[in-house]
Amino acid sequence: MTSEDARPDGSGRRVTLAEVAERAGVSRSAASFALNGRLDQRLSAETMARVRRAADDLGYRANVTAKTLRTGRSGTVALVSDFVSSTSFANSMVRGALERLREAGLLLFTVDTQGDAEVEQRFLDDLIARDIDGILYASMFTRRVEVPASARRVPLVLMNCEATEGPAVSSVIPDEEQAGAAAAQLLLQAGHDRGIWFVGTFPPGRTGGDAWHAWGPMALPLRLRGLRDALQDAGTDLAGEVAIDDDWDVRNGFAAAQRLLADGVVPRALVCINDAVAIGVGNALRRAGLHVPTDVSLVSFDGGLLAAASDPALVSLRLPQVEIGRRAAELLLEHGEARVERLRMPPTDGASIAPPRD
Amino acid sequence: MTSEDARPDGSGRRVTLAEVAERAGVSRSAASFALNGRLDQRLSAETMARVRRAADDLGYRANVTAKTLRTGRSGTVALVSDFVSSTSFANSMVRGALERLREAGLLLFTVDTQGDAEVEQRFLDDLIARDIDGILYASMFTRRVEVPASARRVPLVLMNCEATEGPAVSSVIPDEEQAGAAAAQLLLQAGHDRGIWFVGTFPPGRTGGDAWHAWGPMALPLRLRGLRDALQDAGTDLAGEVAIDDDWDVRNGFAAAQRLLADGVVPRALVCINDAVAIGVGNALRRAGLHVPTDVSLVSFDGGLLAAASDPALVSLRLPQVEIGRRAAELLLEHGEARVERLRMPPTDGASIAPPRD
DNA sequence: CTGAAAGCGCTAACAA
DNA sequence: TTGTTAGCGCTTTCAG
Repeated sequence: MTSEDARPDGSGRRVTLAEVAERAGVSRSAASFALNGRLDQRLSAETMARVRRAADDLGYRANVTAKTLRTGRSGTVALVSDFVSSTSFANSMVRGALERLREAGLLLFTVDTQGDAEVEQRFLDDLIARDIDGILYASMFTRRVEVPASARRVPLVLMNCEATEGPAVSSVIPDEEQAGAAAAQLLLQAGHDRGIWFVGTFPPGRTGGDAWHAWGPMALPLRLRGLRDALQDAGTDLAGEVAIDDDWDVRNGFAAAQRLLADGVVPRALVCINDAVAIGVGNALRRAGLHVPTDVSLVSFDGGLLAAASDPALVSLRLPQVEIGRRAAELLLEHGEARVERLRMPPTDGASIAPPRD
Repeated sequence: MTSEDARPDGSGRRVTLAEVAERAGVSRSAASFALNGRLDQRLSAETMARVRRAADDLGYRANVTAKTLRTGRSGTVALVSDFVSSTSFANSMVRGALERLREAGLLLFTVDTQGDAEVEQRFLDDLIARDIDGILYASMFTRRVEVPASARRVPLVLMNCEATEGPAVSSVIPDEEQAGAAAAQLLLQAGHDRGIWFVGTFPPGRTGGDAWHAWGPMALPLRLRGLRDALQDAGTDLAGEVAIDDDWDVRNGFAAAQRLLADGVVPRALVCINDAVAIGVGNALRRAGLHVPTDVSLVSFDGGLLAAASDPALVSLRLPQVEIGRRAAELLLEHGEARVERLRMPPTDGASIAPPRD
């Protein structure tokens, strides 16, 4: 038998349960029970073995479509997101989910909607029409989302976002506020108590508007709150904030740091909204003759590729994406009470923090 | 009608074609023809409209599982890879494929095998048992792969890899050799004709062995050949090669450059096997007091996030991942003759190349 | 132009 | 213990 053929006799057709039953000399139901290991049907061990052997001989594979039609369960789950599967940024969530689902023998559908509600609706309709057993609904940025009603028709867990209607729907998100506090702790422990700036707030008078600002990301306010609260608990506060008017990328981080330096500020530590901004900030510092970490300490958030590639490597509060994906899949499988879980953002081990100069 | 309900009457059950037919006062077959727009059946326009209206009124969604069982076509494709969907590196291929498949109304199953042949076999069996319409078989590194026979049972296109059995199976891969030549051209055009080193060959006497070396990546030999051929065409050659014994990452790039400099070599240009290595090399150069690009020019391959984050931004021959994904999906849909397509790797626009000093 | 009926491959209630 | 049978919801042939 070549494995390229559907069956040993070389014909293209796939082997059906009826053929297995016939070969084993039993009824189709007996064959079905035997192959599904249904002990409650009290088949004789001998019959079971005979059916199994027949199935092996014929290279039988159950037709999952037929099984799904009959049972209503497909053994599939869909990952519905804006950009998660198609961009590298939050992509590790897919890994976590994939791992856990595989352990449970489930297959994953992947769709990205590019943030288009109509596209999303069509995908959801199509997926539900395929009897998917559950939905993992993910967002690239941590934010509040309005979950389409049709997604509620099957078990649902949100990844990296929270439902506007609150904890009625399960979700797994990074603990942004804890991360903000952790950033503060790292600096405080190194001896920093002043000259600490934050890079990456919205420009004054602007809380949204175009592009992703309109999506209401939760990261900024929560990180900032955790950071300030922790600093204040230690009897200090931020020296100031530097706004970024657009994407949190390398170029804008660079520009923000240049503006700060041009104002004559000599920061001792900078907390950056993400790794890309921190890299840009680091580039600007270097060009200004300032050395990280001896002149200026740097902390950021994300803990991705860029943090590791930076010289020195960045201390960054890592988004626990794999863990989010895995845990969300877990909750989906558990089928328990709805709940919101916040996962710790641990620091990467970098070398961008040192005690202040003086 | 709340869209949360399966049907207007609020019951959980989904609306079936039979119910639509009944409401429209036609037979199930007529309803089927109308909803599938089968003009060949010459239904009266009036009937068609009536059926459509009934379907709308009831919120009818065809049960795709039943349709699949009947037709043998599921409207799904599977992306089977080692690590592509679960890591950020080659992930943009998913985007390209996803885009093209969506245009064709197909849904995508995503599975990653972590390079485990047994896991892969199980996934393939499961997918085929679900009547998938095709397979996109992808590899994270460009390499030759042994495609499991069972994958050949459905239309198949390889992404970023070539089948060991040659062009009998379609594949879309980056044109690595062209990229090597392009790297040479970029340097030659800037006036470089000597002191050009390559960073990232295998160590002497080692062509494989552990980890990914065993997977036989095609990138290195092809890039190197394109590079050397182009240099030789211009009457020059590499000044030498620097080996990297392990992953092509930032740390190893750093170490390689330090070794080179410790040997007293003063390179004028370095061609690095990928962006990460180039970043490491850049870090080492900077620490040695050498400035990119005025003292040393840098070119690399990949053209990813890191190339853009580098300061200065790297000139890098970009892996056309989105294009590979899109084109592979295209070939899968076309159903034409098997063929191997090589896609150009265009240079990113960076600032890491300048004319040599002297 | 429309309707009846077969059947895709499987599961599970029920009968023997 | 085993076998018969009725569907799951849809498409499609064929007869009207």
